[in-house]
Amino acid sequence: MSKNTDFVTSCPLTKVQKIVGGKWKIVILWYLSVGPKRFGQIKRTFPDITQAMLTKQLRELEEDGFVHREVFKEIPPRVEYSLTATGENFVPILRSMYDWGEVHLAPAEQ
Amino acid sequence: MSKNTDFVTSCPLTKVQKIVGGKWKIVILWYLSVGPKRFGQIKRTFPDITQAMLTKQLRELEEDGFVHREVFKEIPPRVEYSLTATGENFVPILRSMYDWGEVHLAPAEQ
DNA sequence: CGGGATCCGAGAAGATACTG
DNA sequence: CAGTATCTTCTCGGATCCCG
Repeated sequence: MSKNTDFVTSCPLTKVQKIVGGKWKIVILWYLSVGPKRFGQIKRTFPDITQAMLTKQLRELEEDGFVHREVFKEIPPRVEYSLTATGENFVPILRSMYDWGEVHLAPAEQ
Repeated sequence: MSKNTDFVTSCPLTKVQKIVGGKWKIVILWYLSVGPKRFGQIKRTFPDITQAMLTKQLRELEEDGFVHREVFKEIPPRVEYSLTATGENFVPILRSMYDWGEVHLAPAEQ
């Protein structure tokens, strides 16, 4: 606010990018957009993410208010992740990005 | 294509994120959406980007077909950056992200 | 089962100096 | 003016081991 270059960091675009800029964030959100998922389900869906990374990204998404984490006190433990209202509101943007990518990025390019 | 986990890397969302995932990419695109800009203009607009980083990000955006680079053979040299048709097509998504951020991310949070 | 804690390498990002 | 070339720093993401 004091420095006049802060219009960059205060730009909504910058904030959004910081939140969903993680390597796996948007695909996780995309996956959760079809319904709540258990930790193991997500992990099996994205085998290339390590548990540690998956936990980290989910926690960050939780802190940013995109994802809700529900712990069921059972044996064995069970944890479900779902989108919050904020997260749901972001899905249309993901969808438009998805559609845009399909149209403008040739599958076999690069 | 061979491994069944490639649906992740082949996901349009993943591709889009790779392209605009750079720290400054989307704000640069956002800035260019108002019209062609010279290198020096961009640099002065974002003083926190080093020349090297700015050059790199612009070249990557150029390689990905989002930005057009026009070199004028003058003394002193002059280089103008502008959005390609693809880049222009992406602007509405930036705009929706911008609007979404304004609504859902409180200015004073965190 | 769903993590936490720690260590580590690669690549992103920053600082600085030089050039056509 | 608009870069290039290094060098350094730092953050992200990955691997591994341990825990309730």
